[in-house]
Amino acid sequence: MFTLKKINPDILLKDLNPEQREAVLQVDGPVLVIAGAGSGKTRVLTYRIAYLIGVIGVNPYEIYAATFTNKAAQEMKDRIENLIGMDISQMWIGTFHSLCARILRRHAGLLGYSSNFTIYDRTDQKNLVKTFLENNTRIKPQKLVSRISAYKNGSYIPEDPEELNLMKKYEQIMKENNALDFDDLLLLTIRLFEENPGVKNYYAEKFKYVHVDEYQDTNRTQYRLLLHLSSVHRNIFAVGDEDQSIYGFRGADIRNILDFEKDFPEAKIIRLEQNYRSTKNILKAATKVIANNRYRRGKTLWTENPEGEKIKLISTRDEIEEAEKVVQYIFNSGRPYKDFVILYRTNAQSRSFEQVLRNYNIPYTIVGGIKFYERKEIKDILAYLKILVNSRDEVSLLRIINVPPRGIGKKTIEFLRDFGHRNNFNLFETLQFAENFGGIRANTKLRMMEFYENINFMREYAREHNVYEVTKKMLSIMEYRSYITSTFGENSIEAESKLENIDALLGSIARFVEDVDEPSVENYITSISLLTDIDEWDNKDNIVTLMTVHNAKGLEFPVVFITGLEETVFPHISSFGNDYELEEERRLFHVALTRAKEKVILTFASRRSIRPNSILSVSRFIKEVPEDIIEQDGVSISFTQENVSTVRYKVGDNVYHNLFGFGRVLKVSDGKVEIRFKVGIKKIREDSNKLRKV
DNA sequence: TTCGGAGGTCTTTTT
DNA sequence: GACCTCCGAA
Repeated sequence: MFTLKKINPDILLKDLNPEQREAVLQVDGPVLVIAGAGSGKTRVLTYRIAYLIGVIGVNPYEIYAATFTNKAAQEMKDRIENLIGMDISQMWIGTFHSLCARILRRHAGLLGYSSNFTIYDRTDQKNLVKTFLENNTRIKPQKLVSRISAYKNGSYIPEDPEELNLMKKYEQIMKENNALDFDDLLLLTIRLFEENPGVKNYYAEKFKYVHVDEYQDTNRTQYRLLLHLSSVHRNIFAVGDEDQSIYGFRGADIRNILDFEKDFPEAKIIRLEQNYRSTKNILKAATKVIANNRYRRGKTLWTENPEGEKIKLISTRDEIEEAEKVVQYIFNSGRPYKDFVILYRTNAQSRSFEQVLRNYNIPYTIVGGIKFYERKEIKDILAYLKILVNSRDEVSLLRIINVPPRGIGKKTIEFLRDFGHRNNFNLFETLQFAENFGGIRANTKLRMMEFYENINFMREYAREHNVYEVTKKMLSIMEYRSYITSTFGENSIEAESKLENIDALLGSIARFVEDVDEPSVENYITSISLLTDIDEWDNKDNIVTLMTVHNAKGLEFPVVFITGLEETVFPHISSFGNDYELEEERRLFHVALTRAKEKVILTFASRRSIRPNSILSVSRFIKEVPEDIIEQDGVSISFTQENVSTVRYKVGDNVYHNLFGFGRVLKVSDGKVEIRFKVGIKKIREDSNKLRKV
């Protein structure tokens, strides 16, 4: 039971400026804190919760705080415990998705799911869709999955009847698989609340104080969830900054900030405008840039920090030179590696930096991108674990039913599914009848039976053992390691790295077992399904960090490189012609700038291999930084260049193709070029990155 | 029927 | 470089 131990409020309040203090002390009723970058919003949130628990005496169990990542949740929790010197493990803090998963596990039955449901990520969704899209050429899996998601978060309404049918089919299979996607977690929680007022009231009663961090990036569904959660006590505390809203593509909606005052007319609005993070020059750049946005209310950030160095601008020929200059800068700086972050707009841009960092032997880490948990071997092992928890999870089953190869190929699987459909068994259950199947090779049948029995054995085993023991046993029963060595070669680099990954996975599972009260397979699977990119980032080591600007939200670094500042890259080409999206790109650039404490280095490359036939022009965002605080390095950039120029092919041009070598253009028509090579005549996309003029 | 290799296409951001 | 499809070998 929670024991009250009051602490002296002055201990907390002395660390805060007047506005921050006002926000902390405003404990009753709705509060909206508009907090500019670096103005101490996390501090306000942390101190407020510490104040509620330590001074007012609120039970941690009655508090919910929505954070943007699990890592942020953990850090906030630690800081609060340090401030007030008591255990607050009973407090509910985490992402919306973790909150919903937790609630849904308790009440899944009310919605017709069972509580061991599996959470599908984008790849799982895509795999599921593929099982019924088959040869549909009109609608591609990726497209359908993103449409489904857009539909669920309210940013898309399907009109095409075929698409609508496919969506229904998706929902039906998801339910059969006892699986939920990320959007379902939120939507079903809302449905749970709306269909079961008793359940909703339970949580609305329980959470006397509701907090939201990064409020500008909540979507409509999350907003509705907040309304439900705070419907009894109406103590809702939201912290956000419209200039840092960068998740519009995921349904984040500025209306949430505007409607807040409508839904809570008694709301207290507090603005935090003093920046504690950056130098005057950095802040000046950020302020000038964001002033070009029209869809904003506007605020004036100021700082007492020193003026600092100018913003450095490095211009280069191509991405290799860009990476080299960046890495040389780090190498010659004399600063610890951990002071640096290299930011980029798209994950693909990390490659050149990685290469050069390796050449220089500089340790680095990449956040996101090709994620650890998305590597094939890791996904395979996790699929094995998921099947133990929820054998109806067909996506996971299909992933491993023939890995390592057991002779269960396409035809056999078709047979199994057909049999299952006719007799009302799910795919896993059909395996037990393998013996009686006609027209299937005896050896295949035998291996199907063996597979079925092994999985059943492991399910029993998992009742008595923790995830670590289960995973080890599973690897040995399935002979997964020898499968790796035999397919990739005993001592190949590939096999070695895969085996290393498996060991790394085992290591992290072992840590999970140590940290958690109930280290079951089920709990492990849930926890990793909800991990965010940043959660996996370890910022303790002295190494350089690389990540997308999106992932850098909420973080700060002494030195920040913002790379790839060209039109079509940053701002990204997809935002052209859409004011709203262009402004989001600008907010993204603004977020990037305001991550820096001491120094910002902008880089520009006039050529990039993704657009091999274009000379890229300088990003408009560079031109929006006042010239008097920029210091140029390399070829100086004329600030009046035109837009992208695409090289067009004409008949008779001599070209070079990476695979086919030299050739001559025969014909150009609708985006394709017909070329005669030594190997014959080929049709190539005009913007193929393997093709260039010579 | 399964499996592996070859060649072609595509890549914005993420819980 | 990841993923898809197509094709030929076992």
